[in-house]
Amino acid sequence: MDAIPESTHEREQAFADALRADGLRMTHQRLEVIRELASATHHPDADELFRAVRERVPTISRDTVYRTLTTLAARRLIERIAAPGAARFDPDSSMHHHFVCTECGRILDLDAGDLGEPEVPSGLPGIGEITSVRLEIKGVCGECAAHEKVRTGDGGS
Amino acid sequence: MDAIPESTHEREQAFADALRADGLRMTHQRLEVIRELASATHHPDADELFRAVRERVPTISRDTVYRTLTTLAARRLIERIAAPGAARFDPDSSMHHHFVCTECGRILDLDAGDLGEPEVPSGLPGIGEITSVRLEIKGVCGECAAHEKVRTGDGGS
DNA sequence: TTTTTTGCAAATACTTTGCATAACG
DNA sequence: CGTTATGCAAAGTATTTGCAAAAAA
Repeated sequence: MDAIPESTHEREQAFADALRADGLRMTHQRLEVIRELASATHHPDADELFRAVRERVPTISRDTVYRTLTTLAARRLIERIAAPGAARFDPDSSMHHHFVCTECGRILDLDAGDLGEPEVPSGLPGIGEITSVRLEIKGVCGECAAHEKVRTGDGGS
Repeated sequence: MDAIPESTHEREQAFADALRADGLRMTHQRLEVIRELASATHHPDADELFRAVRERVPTISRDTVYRTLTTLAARRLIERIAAPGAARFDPDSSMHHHFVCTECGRILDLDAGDLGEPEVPSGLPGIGEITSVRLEIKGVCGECAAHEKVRTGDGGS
C-alpha cells in the first residue's frame, strides 16, 4: 500500500503480495489473471481477460476470472468500472481521467496532467469516505465516429 | 434544444415536444414514463420507473419502459448512466457532477457550482465528439457508511 | 491433511427482440 | 385506415452461487 508500482512486473508483484498478505492462496489461475491485468493498458472486461488467460491456462473457467476480479476489487487493488455492456477493470490506481465511448463502451485514459487534478471539498452532505475522484468524459471515440460517417454519409440533422 | 427547462413541468413538456417533433406518437405509457422521469430528483433505474408508472398505468410492461428510456437517451434528452447493478437515467442535462456509492449504487448530484466546471482541451487524441463532461466521485455514501459501522464495530485495519 | 479454490452447471438479474394486437394520428 | 407502439413471451448477455473434486500450504 506504499509505493505506486510503475512497471507491469512491479504491479503484478504488488497485486500478488497483497493477496498473499491476506492469507489467500496464489493459484496458477489467479496468478495468470493478475499477470494479464497488471499488463493491461486498456480497461478489459471479464470476458476479454478470460479469453486472454485461456491461451495460457486452457482449463480456466469464466467463474474463476470473475472471482479473482471481485477479490482484487474488494481490496481496491483494481477498480471496477460500471460500463455499457460489461463492467471493466482498471489496474491503474494513480490519478487519471476517463473518456467513455457511448457507442462501443471503450474507455480511454487521459492523464491527470493534461486536465489538472480536480479539487473536491471534504464533508459533502450525505457522503462518507471518498475512494476515487476522476473526470468522466463521454462521447464518441474516433473509431466509432469514423464508422458513423460511413453509415450516415455525413448528412445529419 | 434551446432553453434549459427548470421546472418539472417544463421538462416534461420539453421531452414530449422533442419526441413529437420527431414524429413519434405520444402514448399514454410514454407520457407517464416521461412524467415520472421529468420529476425524478434522483437517478432511477428502469425497474424503479416501471414500478412507479405502474401505479398509474397498471398494464404497462417493463419492455415499454426500457424502450421509452432508449428512445429518450438516443435523443440525448436523458443520459443513460452505467451503474453497478442496473443502468440509471439522469433527466438533468445541465452541468453537474456525480457521487457514486460503491456499496449501494446510489448516485448523488453535486452542483457544478460547488466544484467548478472542469476544462477539457478539444482535439484529444482518439476522441471524437464529446457529449458530457462530469466529475465522478466514488466512495461510500453516508447511509452505507453508517451500516458498515454497525456491522464491523469500527475496528477496521 | 486441512482449508481454500476451482470448474461445472444451474440460477439470477438486466435488457433486448419477434410477433400479433392495440392505439395513435 | 395506415403506421407505430405495446405487451407478451422468449432469448440473450452479464454475473453469481452451490457443490463435489482438485490444489495449495
